[in-house]
Amino acid sequence: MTHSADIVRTGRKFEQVLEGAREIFMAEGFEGASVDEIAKAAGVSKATLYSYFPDKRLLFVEVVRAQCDRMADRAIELISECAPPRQILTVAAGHIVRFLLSDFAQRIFRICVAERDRFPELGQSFYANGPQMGKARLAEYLSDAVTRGELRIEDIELAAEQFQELCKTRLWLRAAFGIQEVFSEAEIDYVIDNAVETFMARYGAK
Amino acid sequence: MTHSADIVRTGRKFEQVLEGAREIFMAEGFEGASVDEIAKAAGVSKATLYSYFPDKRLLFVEVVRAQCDRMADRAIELISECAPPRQILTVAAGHIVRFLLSDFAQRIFRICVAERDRFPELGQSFYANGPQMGKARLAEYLSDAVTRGELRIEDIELAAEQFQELCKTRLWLRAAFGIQEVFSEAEIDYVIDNAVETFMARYGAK
DNA sequence: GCAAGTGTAAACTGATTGGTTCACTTCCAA
DNA sequence: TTGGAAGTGAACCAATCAGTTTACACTTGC
Repeated sequence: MTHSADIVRTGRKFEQVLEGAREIFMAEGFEGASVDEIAKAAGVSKATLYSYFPDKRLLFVEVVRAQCDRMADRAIELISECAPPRQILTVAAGHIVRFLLSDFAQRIFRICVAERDRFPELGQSFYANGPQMGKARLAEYLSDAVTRGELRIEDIELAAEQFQELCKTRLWLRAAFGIQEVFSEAEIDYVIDNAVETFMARYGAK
Repeated sequence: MTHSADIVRTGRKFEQVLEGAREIFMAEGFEGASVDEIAKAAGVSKATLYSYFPDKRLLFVEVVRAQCDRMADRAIELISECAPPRQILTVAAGHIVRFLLSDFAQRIFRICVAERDRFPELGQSFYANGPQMGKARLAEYLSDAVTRGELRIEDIELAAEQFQELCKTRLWLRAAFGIQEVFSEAEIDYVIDNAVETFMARYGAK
């Protein structure tokens, strides 16, 4: 584990440094961010920064790790009520889409992809805390729904992943490339409804 | 248009330069590639390189533009035979998946995303020559199949995009993050079959 | 009041990079 | 044969950046 080793967490300015680094790294990526810039944004001298973190790399890893933790907290509460699947899936899709299109997720995704070779562990961390966790929650619900006889699914994991993919339709790729920045509620709802419709066509109990 | 303006296309070494740049940029990205490195890879002096291209930026744009053009050539031939939709879709999905997972597509994708702010036009070019073109071809086939009564689709464009997304399930994201490098035929076929199955469940003529 | 711990500002090092210049060579066509 | 275009390689410049060091200031507790 690289975590927390070599990192001094005592001292008043620790959080400040982390916060400044978060801001700059998220805006500029790893290479794009200079340490001077980070120190300035954090309202801290470079020497202080280096008294907490041994180097830029470790600071970066720490920032992304913290962001991923945050992400885990925001994880969607799948209301496990016994509402009809269509309704529950629609709500879930709303959460998924809004997360995928969030500034936060988009930025982290870009950084993970851009820095893939330099920091292979970033992608894994993001994947585990983001898509994979979402899939797990979804699979949990689907599993319940199947035992309740509301759905008919052979491979639950795959179904969950297909649903996630369906939620990206027409939206995610355009956002990732910066082709489209804002999406109207109507656009989003249309995609969501169709995702649910297609999913139910395959997996809905007859 | 920035294209071709300020670029001298005469001279024996022009192609060499472009080829070297392609190699290095594709492997290292924009920032990651140094001009010296490119000149070396091209077997050309830095002065020569700069006699062709006014600066690194333009060289980069030229390289990626050429790559995107190439992509259009590889575009999938959708056999418009009147084979049953399931069969045609399975073949199409095979092409889509294999392209998405190719080293080529993965690299270009990464560069487009990473360099999104510096070169916004790259993403658009990639999107237009890749996903969008694929969608168009697919939509064309779907449209025919609908008139033939083999499928029932209201929004053909959306259906095509959903199919593309279904093809990514379980594979693409893992490849993009570098979590998984190689995928077995069995894995791929499984995903493809399920993509077709889900698609047909929604859009197959009853 | 003083010493230790924490922080600051700024200068500095060493390395890299994009881009330029220049003296020199190679090669081909008129 | 010769003149000019194309190419070479190495030195060079200015800028940027990670990381270090030094000399100084502030607080806090004893």
